[in-house]
Amino acid sequence: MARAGLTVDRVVTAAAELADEAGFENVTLSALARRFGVKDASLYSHVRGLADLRTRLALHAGGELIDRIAAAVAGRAGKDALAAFAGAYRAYALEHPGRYAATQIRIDQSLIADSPALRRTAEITYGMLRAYGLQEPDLTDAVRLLRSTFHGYCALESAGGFGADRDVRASWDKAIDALHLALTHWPRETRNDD
Amino acid sequence: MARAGLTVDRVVTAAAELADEAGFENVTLSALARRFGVKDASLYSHVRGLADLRTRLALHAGGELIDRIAAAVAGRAGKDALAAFAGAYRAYALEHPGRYAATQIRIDQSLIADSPALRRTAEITYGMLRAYGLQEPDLTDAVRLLRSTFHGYCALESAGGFGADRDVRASWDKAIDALHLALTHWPRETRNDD
DNA sequence: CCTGTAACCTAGAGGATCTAGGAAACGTGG
DNA sequence: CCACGTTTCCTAGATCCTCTAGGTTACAGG
Repeated sequence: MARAGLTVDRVVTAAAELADEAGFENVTLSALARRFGVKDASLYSHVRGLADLRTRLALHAGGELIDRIAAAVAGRAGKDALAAFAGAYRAYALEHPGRYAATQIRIDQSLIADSPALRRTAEITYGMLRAYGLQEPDLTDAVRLLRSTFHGYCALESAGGFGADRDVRASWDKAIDALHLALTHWPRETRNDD
Repeated sequence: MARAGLTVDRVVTAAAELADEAGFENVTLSALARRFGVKDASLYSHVRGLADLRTRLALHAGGELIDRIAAAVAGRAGKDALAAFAGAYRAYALEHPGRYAATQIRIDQSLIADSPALRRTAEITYGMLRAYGLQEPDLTDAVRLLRSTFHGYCALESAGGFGADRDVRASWDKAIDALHLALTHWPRETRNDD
């Protein structure tokens, strides 16, 4: 009986394709095994189980995402870099909805620590913001605001959460303008002075 | 044999409790039936199936959420209203992680149209923003920015996505300051003039 | 060519969704 | 108060999924 030639990498790659085609929640070991023409029990030689597969997929997708972002941001600064970051982020989320959904799952804190992709994400984000002249803790606050907005927007958009007629891309550009404005005039004190 | 006295409402309410206790992805018909001391097939008299239960739960949670927000925002305006809105939103997400997760699922567009809760959410959000003097399409853009940021922040926070030491609540307050600033000085033209 | 290590298999337990059809509790009208 | 129809809940079973235990067989290195 000829072997299928499975590897952890091939399994995760196939899972990524399956996620985009069928949705992240439909990434199952059975479906994956079917795709390889193999019994589902065979996959347990390469992957510890469904949970393991999903976190591997999440880290895989996270790595792809940050690679795209890094390429887009390279050589840019200020608003230019912000727009490039945001553009790459949203493009990935729309192109690869299943993989993007994978990046949203909760991952064991111990795995996060030694994931190069996630550390790289932090570096690039902080690096981009350095042009705005923020100091800690404002820097961290700003990173959180950016991540939240990008993630929230893409999650809502890909979930069909934006019903109004207004062009979704135009709103996205406006959101980036607004974030840029907020970053350049970052509120220094948190007084309630409206 | 004494009946358990199930109703659609009781089933959905129990599902909400189960979601908060065990996580949204563990809201299953079997677990729910176990909780009522009933066979899982019995639930099909009240609910069409798992998908139906989940969307009912989503609408239920969405209604609760907007009720909280409406109560918090009532009688306030400007930054005060924004902070109240944001506070109620985040409090609900943290208090009821399972229910909040339910509000994030994709819902059939036809159901969205005739859901009072979702319509009310739009009304209240647009109403709150009217104080900033925005006109369409900026109004819709701003609504999308707010929703995205609130949702993204709460999703990341409850997923343990914020690793840095910085206080999560303090970052949230800063994010609201930043959004208020962005709303008061909303970028009128989308020129790339940095 | 032989031998050890993976890769892949069969078999089966356990738990989930969902359907079909039956029995018993309950409300209502005569 | 009782018969009837409706609703609630049941049993039985098909189908799909995860995961374990243990057995074969293909393949690579000596």
